[in-house]
Amino acid sequence: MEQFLTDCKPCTDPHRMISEQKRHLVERIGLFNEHQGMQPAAARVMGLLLVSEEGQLTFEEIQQELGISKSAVSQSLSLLISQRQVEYITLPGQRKRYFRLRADGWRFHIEDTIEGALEYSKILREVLRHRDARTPELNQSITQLIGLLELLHKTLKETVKAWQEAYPPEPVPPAVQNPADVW
Amino acid sequence: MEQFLTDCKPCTDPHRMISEQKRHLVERIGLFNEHQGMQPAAARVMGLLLVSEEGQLTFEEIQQELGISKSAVSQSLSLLISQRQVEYITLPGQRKRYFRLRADGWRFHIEDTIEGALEYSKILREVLRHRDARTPELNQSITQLIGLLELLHKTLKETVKAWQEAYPPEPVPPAVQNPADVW
DNA sequence: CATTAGGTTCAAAATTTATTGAACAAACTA
DNA sequence: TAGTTTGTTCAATAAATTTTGAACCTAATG
Repeated sequence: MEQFLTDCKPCTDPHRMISEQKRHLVERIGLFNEHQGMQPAAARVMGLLLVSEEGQLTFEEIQQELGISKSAVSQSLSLLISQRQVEYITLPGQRKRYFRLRADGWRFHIEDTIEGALEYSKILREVLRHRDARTPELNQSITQLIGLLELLHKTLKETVKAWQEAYPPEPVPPAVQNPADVW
Repeated sequence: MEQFLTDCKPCTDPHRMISEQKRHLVERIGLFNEHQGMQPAAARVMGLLLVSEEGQLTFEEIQQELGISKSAVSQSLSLLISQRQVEYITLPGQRKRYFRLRADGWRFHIEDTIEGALEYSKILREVLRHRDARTPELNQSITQLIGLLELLHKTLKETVKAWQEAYPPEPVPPAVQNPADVW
């Protein structure tokens, strides 16, 4: 944690292609994602995909740009793909994959967060069933919190749905296709 | 991680007062909070305060119920107090503190989450300034995400504000007062 | 004023999580 | 088919986080 890229000052390493500024931005995004609970390496991969000129990078480019091991890249990408934050495309006749952000990745993340709120409200309902009447203030504030969580859940779902309808997912990926996907 | 309380089966320890069922509920709340990024011990303290009959517990009661060290309790409580999730009261003439949940604690937590969304939208604006026009699809989906994040921020703030006005904070804590607070 | 109650602090130990490197594998390529 | 590219897997290591225990502190109490 705390730094991956900041130490490579004037970018003497010929394999690191992005600018000083961008590397700091990757780091900042990495830190932010880390604070949201993402693993450090995966957090930087997200940042890198976001700032890279091309918007899509190969496994090797990611590895060299971040200066981390092959297995760290592999595991980070697996995680991000399982979270539906990242996808990959292949060029016809090439085995190599180009990894990129999913345009709709954040929607899933937000939806998971929303479901978390609802799950907590369920736990709180269970708590209420176990509480007795001797602490009416606490019981009432738990009841109110359940109400807020359910309201937030409903509001968020509606907001995301409206946004999703305003910006429907593009039916066709640009220029290249998804490979037959064994995952 | 993974268990504090589940091993103490039929509650043979005379210092552990709450029921089997409640101890499992504490554990469940603990796990949930842990997955949200809270430290394990603090996560259980939250759970314990939520299910305990009295709604307020002493330092010693927390320690004995969770079976953890004094310093773990102290550090957990400090953390939770700094996060405004927990507060304490004292009885006149007694040094001992009674710790309890803040009725408005979750509001702060939710507000912090909401501000996180806004912060990420700011980072994304910075990302856009560093991107060139060669990847219009990616640039557009970032722009759309910024829009969603800002919309969510606004919507959530309004929702929480409405809820807060519907349930204004109680002006007077029940029965006892806060001590002169050196924090 | 010596002792106890009710904690806090912090370095060391234990635990958890993240990263690496070595071994392996599948698909191309010569 | 031998070698290379493009990865994956997993046990070992490194790093970060959590918990503990010992020492310490301060307010009450005898």
